[in-house]
Amino acid sequence: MRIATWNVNSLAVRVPRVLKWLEIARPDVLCLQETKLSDEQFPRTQFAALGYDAAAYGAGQWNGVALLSRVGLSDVQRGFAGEPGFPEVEARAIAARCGDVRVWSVYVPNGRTVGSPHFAYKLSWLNALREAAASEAHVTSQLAICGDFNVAPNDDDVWDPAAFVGSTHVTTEERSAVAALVDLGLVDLRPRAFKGEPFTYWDYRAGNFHKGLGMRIDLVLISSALATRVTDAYVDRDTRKGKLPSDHAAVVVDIDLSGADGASPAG
DNA sequence: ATGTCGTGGACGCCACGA
Repeated sequence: MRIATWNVNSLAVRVPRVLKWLEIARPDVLCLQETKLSDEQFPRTQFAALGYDAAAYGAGQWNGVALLSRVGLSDVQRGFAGEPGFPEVEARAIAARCGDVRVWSVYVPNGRTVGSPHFAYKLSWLNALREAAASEAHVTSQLAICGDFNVAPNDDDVWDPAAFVGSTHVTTEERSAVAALVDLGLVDLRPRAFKGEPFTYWDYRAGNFHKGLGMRIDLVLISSALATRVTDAYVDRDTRKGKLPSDHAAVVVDIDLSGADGASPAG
């Protein structure tokens, strides 16, 4: 099974790129973030033409998450119990059963600046996500939580830790909140490095992409039992190139589910 | 380091968010 996650920074603008990429990479499941589309606006027929079912959760303009799957899409859940808002709950999490894996697509609040109300919201949102994930039946066997976490888990997940002192995405509080989620029995899959860099996001400004000034903030947290079956994990940097890219690249993970517990006979 | 994009409202620019 190939699972991918991609913050597309407006799906309305990115549909042509996403369609093209689906044909090239052929993921079984694609987790999308920052669709910025209402459910009514979601271009599901264009994805259906490529064999993908879609489940979308969005209010338009900001945020918005979705799941595309060509291996089944059932038990769709929008948001989660205990999810905090700002002050209203935002469209930041959607889950579904895809094949035999419970897949979440999440867009963690940015946090803006350390100590701001948005920062407190980010931490409480991550804590609530952990609580919700802990109640998932298959947390240690068949679960993948994918998306834009807006947290770089380790110092080498940013181009220069010294440049981030005092910034969001790297604080002990944010990293601890992600670590607590991982500690439920998940693995933070580290994609293959490119020239030593594992980055998934590069600011549009200042030519950061071409200078290699990126961050690894798009994560695939996967059940430890599934992690042992991962055959490859990489950042598709081509998705960040060319005209009108998102500022995030797609992250791709391949899992060999043959013979896995709960796997369907067809694989 | 703050150079670029995206959104939408009142416009051919500005404020805001990332």
